[in-house]
Amino acid sequence: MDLINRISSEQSQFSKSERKVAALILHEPEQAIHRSIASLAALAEVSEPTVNRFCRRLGCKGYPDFKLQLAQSLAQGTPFVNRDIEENDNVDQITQKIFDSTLNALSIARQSLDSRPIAATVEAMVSARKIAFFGFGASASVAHDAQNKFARFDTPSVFSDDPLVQRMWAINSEPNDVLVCISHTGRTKALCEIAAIAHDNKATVIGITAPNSPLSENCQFTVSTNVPEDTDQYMPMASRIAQLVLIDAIIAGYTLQRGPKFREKLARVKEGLKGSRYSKQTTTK
Amino acid sequence: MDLINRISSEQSQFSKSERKVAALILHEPEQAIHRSIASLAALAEVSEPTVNRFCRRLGCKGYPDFKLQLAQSLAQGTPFVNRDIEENDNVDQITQKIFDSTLNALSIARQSLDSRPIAATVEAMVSARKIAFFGFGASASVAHDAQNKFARFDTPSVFSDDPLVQRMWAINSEPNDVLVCISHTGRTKALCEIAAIAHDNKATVIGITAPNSPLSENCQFTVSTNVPEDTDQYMPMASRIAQLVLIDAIIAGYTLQRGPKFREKLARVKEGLKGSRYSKQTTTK
DNA sequence: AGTCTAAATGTAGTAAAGTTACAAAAACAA
DNA sequence: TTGTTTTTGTAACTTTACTACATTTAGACT
Repeated sequence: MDLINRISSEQSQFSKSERKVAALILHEPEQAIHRSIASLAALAEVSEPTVNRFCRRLGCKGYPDFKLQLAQSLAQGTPFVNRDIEENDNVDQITQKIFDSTLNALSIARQSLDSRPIAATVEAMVSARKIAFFGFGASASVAHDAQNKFARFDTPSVFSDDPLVQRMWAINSEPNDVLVCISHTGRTKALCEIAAIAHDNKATVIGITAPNSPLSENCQFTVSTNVPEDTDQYMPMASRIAQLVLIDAIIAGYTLQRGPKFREKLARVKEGLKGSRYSKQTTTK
Repeated sequence: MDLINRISSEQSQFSKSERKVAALILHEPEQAIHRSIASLAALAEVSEPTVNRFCRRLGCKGYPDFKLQLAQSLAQGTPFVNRDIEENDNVDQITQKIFDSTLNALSIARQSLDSRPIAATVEAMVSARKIAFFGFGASASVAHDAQNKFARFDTPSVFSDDPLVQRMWAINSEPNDVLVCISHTGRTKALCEIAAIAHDNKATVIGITAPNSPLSENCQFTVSTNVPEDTDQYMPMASRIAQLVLIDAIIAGYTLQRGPKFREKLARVKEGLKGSRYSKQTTTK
């Protein structure tokens, strides 16, 4: 754990004078790192050796080492701790906290990724005849996004959040067709049914969902993001962001695997989209 | 800029002996912070004052200050630098890089947010009669996501990526109706037209888009995310993630502003959704 | 309550680290 | 080459941190 957090959590282990030092540092850590041991001791109204002992108790070699670690701890900023939103936070605080939580979740998700199913997904998609992205609720927009990206490619792809459309697609699916099922919980009944149908038809069913879930049992393989408990209790937030980034990674892998000729095509698609936009010159201030 | 980068970029300004010091530090910065000025000088085969002068040239107050800043610079880790994907990266590398770039972009976006238009958006939404989320292409899925969240609320809301549907809505819009236009570039012609129509009808038009863009000129106010140049040259990636998180923040603000009674309602909605899922007990692994 | 013991805190001296002033050496220009 | 400027190092000095020991304080036991 990082030094600042340790100071606040191990307060009980400190002696009375040491707690004075701890309080001072927690109150204004920024200034502490620019003070000498003498001036810090004076400010805390304790003696210099007390400060030194305080540092040692935290496992530092001495005061300079403590300053170094404190500086590092501070440099990490507020290290994207999952900060809960409170009743009377203002909009700025809420925004910062939501961003922090998301950054935190993404950072954790990144560390706990298993690249094998991702590689397998890229592989399956490169050789797919057609690809479908299905999901409901919040996952529908994730599926929507994924399909949107694939619309730039030459492999036919569809998105749907309509159970009947999904069912029809699943019934008509064949080997070499890829079905990507997106669900945070992996427990959405309707989606499990669709996955089962496609699976029976020997289509490649890929789950972007929770491992060991009912949905993942109907999938050839499952790509999952290990996201910490979602900030908002009422709707998925960070988890779907992680799914989106995961899909970005899959797409990047796909694009690369397809080779340089393919990227030329993409450039042409991009060029073609320009007609739908106002050109940059037109921008009047 | 951060200290390590400055050392490597300002090398030309250093004298010969100072360059020795710079080389040593760049080579193994970790060990440098644990050395005294004497031992560092010996290792670099220069005198102590040379090291001290080196520190001052970088704007530090002295050697201890330099160590502090160096430590902070290191603590930020590889601060999610925008790492470009290369031809023969494997899937794991690609995934890590995509996550890194996204984290980097989000982190920058967080720092450069202006909370005023966000607060205004929350305000407008709380008192809205109905809310629409419109966007095309990649922004369509962002709008889709936003509407999905609002579907849990009691204010009527719609999403559309159909220009005709959008136009009809805009024509029928009135004061107190909110239209959220989402576009990364702010130059999508079709969306600008819709925004203009709604604007003429005195609806509250909010842009989640680039500032000073054609779209933003038809918006009452614009919420923008300052995202660094997108990683992927062919499609927006990080930018839309930032937009999504921004929308999360707006929704969190909205939920809070509506008060505790409202959150009871949300809990009921959540409870009601359970029927669509397999319960946790059912999970036979 | 009083005394003993152990822990906590402070004092003062010492060692180490960093800084300054100045002199020597090197690089450059005329 | 010689004078000038810049760079580098030496040595004295100041500041900072640490150690050993003395004092105080708090707690335990009679």
